[in-house]
Amino acid sequence: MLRLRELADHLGVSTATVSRALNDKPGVSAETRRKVVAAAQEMSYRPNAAARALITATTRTVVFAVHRHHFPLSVDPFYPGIMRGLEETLAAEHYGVLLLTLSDEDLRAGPGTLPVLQEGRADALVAAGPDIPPQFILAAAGRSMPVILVDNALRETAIPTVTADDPGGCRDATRHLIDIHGHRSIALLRGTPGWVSSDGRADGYCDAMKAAELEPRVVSVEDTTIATGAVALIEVLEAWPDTTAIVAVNDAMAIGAIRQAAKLSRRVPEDLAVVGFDDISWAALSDPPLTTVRVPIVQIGRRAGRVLLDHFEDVITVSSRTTLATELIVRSSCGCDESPAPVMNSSGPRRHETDHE
Amino acid sequence: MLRLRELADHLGVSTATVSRALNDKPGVSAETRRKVVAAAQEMSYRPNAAARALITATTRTVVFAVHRHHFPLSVDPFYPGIMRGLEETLAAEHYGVLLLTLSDEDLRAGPGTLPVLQEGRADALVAAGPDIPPQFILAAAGRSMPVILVDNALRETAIPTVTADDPGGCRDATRHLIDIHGHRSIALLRGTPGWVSSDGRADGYCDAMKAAELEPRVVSVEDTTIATGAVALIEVLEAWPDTTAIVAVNDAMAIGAIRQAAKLSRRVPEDLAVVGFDDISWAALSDPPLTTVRVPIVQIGRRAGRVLLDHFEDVITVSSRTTLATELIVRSSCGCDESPAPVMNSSGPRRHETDHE
DNA sequence: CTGTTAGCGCCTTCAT
DNA sequence: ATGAAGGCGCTAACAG
Repeated sequence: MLRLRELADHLGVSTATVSRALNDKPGVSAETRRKVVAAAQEMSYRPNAAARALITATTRTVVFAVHRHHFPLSVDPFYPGIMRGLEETLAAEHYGVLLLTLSDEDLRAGPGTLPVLQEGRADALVAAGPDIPPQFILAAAGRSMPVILVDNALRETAIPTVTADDPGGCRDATRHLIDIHGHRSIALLRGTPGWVSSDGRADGYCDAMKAAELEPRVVSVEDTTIATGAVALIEVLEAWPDTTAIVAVNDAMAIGAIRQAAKLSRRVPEDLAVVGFDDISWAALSDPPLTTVRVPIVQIGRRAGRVLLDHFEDVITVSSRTTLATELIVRSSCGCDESPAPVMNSSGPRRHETDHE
Repeated sequence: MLRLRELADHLGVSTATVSRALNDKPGVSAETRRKVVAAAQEMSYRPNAAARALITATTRTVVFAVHRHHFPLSVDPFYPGIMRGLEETLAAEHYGVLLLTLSDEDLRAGPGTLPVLQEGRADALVAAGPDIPPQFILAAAGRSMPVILVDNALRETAIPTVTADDPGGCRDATRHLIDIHGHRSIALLRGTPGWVSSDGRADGYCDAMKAAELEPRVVSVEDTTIATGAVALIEVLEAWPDTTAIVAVNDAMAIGAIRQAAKLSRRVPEDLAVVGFDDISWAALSDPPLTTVRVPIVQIGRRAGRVLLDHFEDVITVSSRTTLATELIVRSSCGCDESPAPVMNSSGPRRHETDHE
């Protein structure tokens, strides 16, 4: 590998000059700077990361930490999507992203025991998901390493945050059922309280119901899966048999509810309208196609990357809590006609993947 | 952060002694070694990664490279799962995993233009997926950086490889249709040739058919999605109307075929048996539940990690091509009775996730 | 067995 | 505007 020294010798200047030129530091004539930059480009010189890290005490690396169980093995690649967005924007500035999957044991032991975080290998930590405990996050933030949260938030902290507009999205979905389809008896299917995005979605539902002067009907179950969605629907219909519409806090529960409705011989959407949340790949392919709220997964990662980049470039930020807009995707489980047949390309990239911020 | 120097001062020994003790190098008495290790543990000392990298010229970091389009946005988190397995086993040895998502442009320009690979930030490259072009891989291997392929292979190269037993899996699935269900007219739905795993699966199908002295019936389509699965089924039934069973090279195509069969009023599995490949999360939840071949996704990553670890520890390996066993998951789309009702926990970790190698 | 010394590749004062 | 020299934290030769 080409060293700075060799590049300097080649040009007949000192290493200091080359370093200054390449790092946009003052003290080099425009002429020499041009020459140096050209030569570096030409010989495809790249500074050794270790040497640079040693002296600057910055690594140009960010750790993306996620609960091990939530990384790949969920219904939809939610966190991998965020990670990809993060990598995309950071890579453009020559930053790297290190994956760190956290076991329950890691979470209990705290960040102090994790080699990657202890060896000074990263400049910042992106903690993804609501199942990283606050004490872990606070401990990490206390180690003088910038921390940023995605799909999570901590009250009464200055820790930067990037989330989707969960309340807004769920409000939109609920309103759609009320305003467009005239439903008055709408129930919410949710998991147990405590997770930020889940709570936010419930809030959005309640807001919309109250604004329309309707009584909220909420059923909480242990988990937010297809199985619990089915169970929750049964509970709803026992408690409020006249329910005509369902808002589920995620697509898995919505699909579970739809399946259960079929077993109970209730037609969707004629007898029971259902809307979900997330817009996982399978939402469009369920029967009937699921009306849901799209979460801008990749954009969450991109935005987190931008926040970090700003931070690294000393853009002073007192506090930073970004919430990204969601989008109501109207298909037919709400009672609407699905106008254009959906393109069922489920393995290629989605069309909306580009970030138009 | 605690420095080696401070630890040495604290113990009243030289830095060299501490270094030797901590790195299991000879030249330290058992007694001092014990003391040093204890103190390091006690004060939770960890060597600075940059300093160590600078002198040892190794970074304890591995790059996981994937095509950007295949990272999160496919039907199932295949590559994220591999990455997680990789991270799991490497983290145990204090190695880190850097994500690198490759755009088409990156692939064209080659590894020489990628900062992460040029700055000496990694000791090895894991290239995932068949859509990283051979020339890219060869160029990377030529840069004196160890390269290992997962879910891909290159003929006539010594590049180590970890793949699933695609031919074996598809042979098993085909045999199941022949031996258990007595089918004689079985068609294969596949994508265009060229991708290693896809080709391997097709080979397995053909082997099983020939072994049973049956005529292969193969339909190739552009892509392997739900949409193309439907199209492929139509083609099959046009060419061979008496077809009674379908083998699809992945679950998406299988599900597409099942949906198309419903539209054509063919019952699955009574009129048409269908088996898939991959065992994506939704396979168990399709209607009818899909019989398929499970690919040990996380284990592929773990094994790749092991191969690298061996390599780093100077275990000399002339060549290394690992293929991991697949498992036929019998549900009901093949005509079997699905005995126990499936647990529909689709968002939690799967039960079989543990690696029992 | 242990300590001293030098240097990995780069950035950054300090001179010039 | 440029060059020389020192040091980031660690390991690896060399002495003792």
